[in-house]
Amino acid sequence: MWYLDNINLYDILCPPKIKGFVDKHFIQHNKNDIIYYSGTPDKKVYLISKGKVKVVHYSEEGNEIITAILTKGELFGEEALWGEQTRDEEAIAMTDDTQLCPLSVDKMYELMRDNGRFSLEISKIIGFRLKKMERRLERLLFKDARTRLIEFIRDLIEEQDESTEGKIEIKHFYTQSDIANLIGTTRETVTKLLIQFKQDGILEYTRKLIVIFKKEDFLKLSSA
Amino acid sequence: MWYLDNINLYDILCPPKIKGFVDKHFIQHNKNDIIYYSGTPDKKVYLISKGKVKVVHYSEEGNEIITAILTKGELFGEEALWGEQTRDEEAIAMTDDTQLCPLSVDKMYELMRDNGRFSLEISKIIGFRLKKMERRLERLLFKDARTRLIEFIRDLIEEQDESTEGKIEIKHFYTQSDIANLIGTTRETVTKLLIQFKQDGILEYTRKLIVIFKKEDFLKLSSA
DNA sequence: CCTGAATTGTGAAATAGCACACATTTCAGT
DNA sequence: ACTGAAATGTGTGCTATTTCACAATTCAGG
Repeated sequence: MWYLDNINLYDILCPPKIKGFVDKHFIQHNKNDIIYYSGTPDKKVYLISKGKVKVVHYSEEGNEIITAILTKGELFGEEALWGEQTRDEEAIAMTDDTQLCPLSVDKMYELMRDNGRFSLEISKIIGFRLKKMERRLERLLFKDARTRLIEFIRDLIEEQDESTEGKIEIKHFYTQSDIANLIGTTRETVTKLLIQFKQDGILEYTRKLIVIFKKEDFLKLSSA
Repeated sequence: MWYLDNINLYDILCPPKIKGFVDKHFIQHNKNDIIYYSGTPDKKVYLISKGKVKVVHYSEEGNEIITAILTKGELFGEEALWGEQTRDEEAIAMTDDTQLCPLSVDKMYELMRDNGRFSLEISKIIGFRLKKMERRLERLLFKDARTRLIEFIRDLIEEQDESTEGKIEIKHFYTQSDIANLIGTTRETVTKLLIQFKQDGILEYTRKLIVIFKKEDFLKLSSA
């Protein structure tokens, strides 16, 4: 069965036959580089091979909505595939040495036509983003800010933890404003909650680091 | 809306060559029929050819999250494509005479392998759902309940309005609880807001009907 | 090693919307 | 034409969160 395993896209893109499709192999970005601006034309899809990318949307009122934070193996700019001529969002590299593999829509079409497995992978990656979005929505609908913050930190743990027990140090790239934005509250509330957590002896933190004393305990924390 | 225009999955599914792939052509459901339950195995993807379908997810705490409301041309159950064995959500027909076209995952794979255009359509449909989700999230993050309700009604207008000016009658299938769930507030708040709107002479309503006196005015309403 | 910008910290006052607890209305099915 | 369930209406606290207005800290770049 050619479809089942959870292959990543690189296995598919790497065989010599297909390799020719990749533009310029890779492009590299540093932290805070803007990959594309809102309002500019760009008919490419980007596959992330290393680093982190933030996709941001601005509302009329000027609010910044962090649509997604994406990492290795994920894809963005897919709107170009269904005919969007100009971007209505901004993509920003969040880490130094972010490596992207840009694919023009035309090449994407060729790939999708010739390779059923590739097509499926693309659908799957988009479907995965949809699922993440649903989780975010669910939290926003039913949990209070404190719980949302806890679950956000839990996600961070999952992302980078090598199944350590006990003390964990989480390195991350988020400002408190970013966090507030992602979990749907104000920056001030995030600050206050973090300070509370610190006072309660649950965690310690500095700008780019969160230290959790006992992972087990933290995972057990719930609302109320 | 650019996205909806050229969704002609039927054009793709109809040619004789492919027609054979469709199981049993269509299945029909009546209002409130459950298409599949959470927790049951089902390796099919469903394409809606008529009617409305509600996809609902239940959280551990028993909260109901309306993940999506889908109509003609949209697709659900796509998780089966990436190997989910059992459903973790429930799909319910919202209208009488809801017609679905079920496609087993195996047939989907064949279709996707043989037909690049089909693959692209599938990605597009999922991408469209992602976009809808992003809009919903955006509103939840930055707008108050009143604004969210107004924008929800605006969506209803867009969905069914034949560009009439002045008075519009919106037929819909939502209970106030549904609306509350979709816009992220409580049923009581929806009730109170609707009554307010009525008192302010903005609209009139009964269970399944909302009447807006002046479309132009309604579209201009903003927060505050 | 300064300096200005970005980020984080803090407190008071105001409030939107929630939770709860019922009342009333509507409607579908027998 | 009844009847029970579902949907809608209404009032009263209450509290988590926002808003606003600054202060203090951190940090990157010249």
